[in-house]
Formats: sequence, C-alpha cells, structure tokens
Amino acid sequence: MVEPFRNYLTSKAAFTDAELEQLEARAITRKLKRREYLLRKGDVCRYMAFVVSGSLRLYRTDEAAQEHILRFAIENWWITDPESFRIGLPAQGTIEALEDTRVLLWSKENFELVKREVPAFHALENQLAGHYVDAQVNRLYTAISYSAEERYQEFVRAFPDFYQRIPLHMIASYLGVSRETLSRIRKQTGL
Amino acid sequence: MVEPFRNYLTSKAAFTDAELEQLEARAITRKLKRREYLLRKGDVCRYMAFVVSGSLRLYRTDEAAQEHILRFAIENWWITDPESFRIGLPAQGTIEALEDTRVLLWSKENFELVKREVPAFHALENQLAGHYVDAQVNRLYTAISYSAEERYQEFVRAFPDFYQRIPLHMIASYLGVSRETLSRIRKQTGL
DNA sequence: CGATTCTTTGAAAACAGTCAATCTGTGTGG
DNA sequence: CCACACAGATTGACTGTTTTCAAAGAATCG
Repeated sequence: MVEPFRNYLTSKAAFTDAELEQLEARAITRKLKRREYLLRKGDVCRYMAFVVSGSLRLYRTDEAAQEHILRFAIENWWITDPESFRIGLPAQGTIEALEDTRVLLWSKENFELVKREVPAFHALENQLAGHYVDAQVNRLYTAISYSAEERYQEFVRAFPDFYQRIPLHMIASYLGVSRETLSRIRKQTGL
Repeated sequence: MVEPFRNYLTSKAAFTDAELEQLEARAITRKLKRREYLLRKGDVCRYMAFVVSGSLRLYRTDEAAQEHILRFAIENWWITDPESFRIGLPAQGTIEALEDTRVLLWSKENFELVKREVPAFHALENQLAGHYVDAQVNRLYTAISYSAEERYQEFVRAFPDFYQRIPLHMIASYLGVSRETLSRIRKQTGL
C-alpha cells in the first residue's frame, strides 16, 4: 500500500478502499537512483508514471546534442512521453530521475483497464488531461510572448516547489535560454 | 446537409447516414465575414467549431496590446478556446475570421451529447484530442529549441496550406518573432 | 481610385548565445 | 580528515541575433 498515492487520490475525489486497492494492484512500483533512466529515447514508452517521491525530467535531444526539457515531475505528479505512450511509437524523449525516486507504473493496458474499472479515476484522469492541455497552451503562450526574464519570473511564481530543488541550468533548459543568460537574469532581478 | 463535414467524417472513420444526420442536427451553422469575431476575449467560449470553409485565428493579447497567435484553423479543422470551453470561464483568447468563413458549432452540452450518441465520433474525438496534445508538445519543443529561421522552415514544411493564405505578419506572431525579422529571414533563405 | 493593410528596408539599440575561465559546494576514496 | 574530482553557478569579453523605430514601397479592398 502506497500512502502518498492514496492521499493524493482521496484529496482529488472520493474513492472506496476497494477502488484504491484496485488502482494499486494494477500498478508496479519501481525505484530509480539519481541519473537513472525511466525511459530512453528510441524505446517505446510503455508506462504512465505517478511520482511517489523524488523528481524526474522529460527532455529531448537535438542534432547538436543539446537537451531541452519539456517537463519536470515531483511527488504527486504524473509523467510519461505522451506521444509514445499513446501510439506506441519509439519515444523522442528521455525520462531521467533527478533524485532517488519512487514511481508507480501502469502499462497502457492496465491504465485503460483501471479507467474502466474505476469510473471516478476515469473522471479524474479526464480532468487532469484537460488541465494538462491548458497548462501546455499557457506555456506555449509565454514562450512566444514573453522575454526570458518574464518567463523566469513566471516559472518561479508558478512552481515555487521546483525552483528550490532543480538545478538552475535545467530551469534554463526548460525556459529555452542558456544557463549563462539565466544566471545574469537572476543577478539583475535578485533571484 | 453540409457536404464538406460529411466528407471529412467519412474520410476519418465509418459513419452511418443516421449518425451523420445526428451529428449535424446537434450543430448550428454560422457565417462570419472577414474580421468578424467568433469569440471575444472575456466572453465564455460556448462552442466547439468545425471550419466548413474559410479560416480563423485564435490569439491572446498581452499588456502591451500585442497579439500572439496560438492557432490557425482552415477547412476541416476544429477550433475553440480549450480552457474556456472546458471549464466555462471567461476566455483569455479571441477567435477571429481571417476570411469569410462558414462554421458548424456545437454547444458543450450538444457536443457531450453527440459523443454519447455516436460512439464512432467519440473515438474520433479522442484521437484528435491526443493528436492535438502531441502537436502542442512539438510546437513547444520547437519554440524553446529552435532559432526563428528553423521555426519558420518547420512551419512552411508542416503547413504548406497555411502559408499561402495567411498574412506573413500573422505567421510571425504565431512563431513568436517580429514581422520585420520574418521578412528578413525570408529574404535570406529565399521564401 | 483612395484608403487601408501588408511587406520590406535601414540604422541603432537591446537582447541572448558562445567560449573560456573562475568560483563554489559536495561527495568520494585514500 | 584531507585532497581531489565533479557538478553546478557565475563572470567577462565577444559575437551574433532579434527588436525597435521610422519610413517607404507594394498589394488589396471597397
């Protein structure tokens, strides 16, 4: 039984004990050491992951071997390579643990199954998916509309939990600026 | 009966005549003149729109009154303000016709209803929503990883239909660069 | 045609990236 | 416990890209 996952679910909606057990029964647990990969570029992303503890990043690598971070995830966040998980094609992204991390994993089959078995979870998942789309649109909007400095301030505002824990050069990568530029922005604005 | 909509649907999946009629019966038709608004910032986005003919843009306006285009739509595309349509909150975005345009509109209630009534449409909608997320992620990736020139080339490659029809300053807005910069990029690369 | 919209151009300034060096803190092995 | 390696952060000098402002040219609409 995974306490943090249960707490997360019950904070979001009403679930019976039987449902909670059902959800956990369909998942497998996995521990990752810092720097370990949950998904390697080119492999099919077979799992939807819930972060029990620790943190991860999803990034893509360009022709010049530069890494560009698409998403962070800490406790109580979900993470996967959406395209690869959905269609079963080789992933463009890599998922790597930033700290020692514990995740719950559902295969696509089990994830679909458990959504059918537990309607409240299906509803929650729909809500999260919608929310994810909105967040994605907002991030795109800031990317095309705001300066590097404004994007950084927005990041700190929106994710205070992240910026205490995640190396600055990764935040720079997430924002689409060089680490040097981010360093200078921070100096100018006073963190 | 709306031919282009029927052609679109039957090209995507198998629908019976009854289903096609059902789908159309739940929609209303609307004609927009060039520059006319389908949605104004601050109003609730009540409709999911299918573009029968013409074209539209979805954009947001920042504090400096600059417009930033989040999405274009031409024939056979869907468009709405996703956040406002989903939660019923005032829209941050504006939807405006770029040409004289014909759309089919479903209210949220009718859209949900018709998905329940026509399972094949529900499945199609799920597929499109997934595809939309993937496209959104890819666009974000190009925004944080590529130069203005690379983003333009990618745009032309991905949307040859658009760039013949849409004013360049709007493409610049979509890409997140000034119109002057786009003009210079085009000169350098030879369109 | 006249008005508006759209596109291009030039010059200057602001912004961001690169390269190279240095500084900091952390943790590991001897 | 120290020395060393390593990852992360900062800084300076330089280069390159992009924006801004102002103006003019081209295309299109009514």
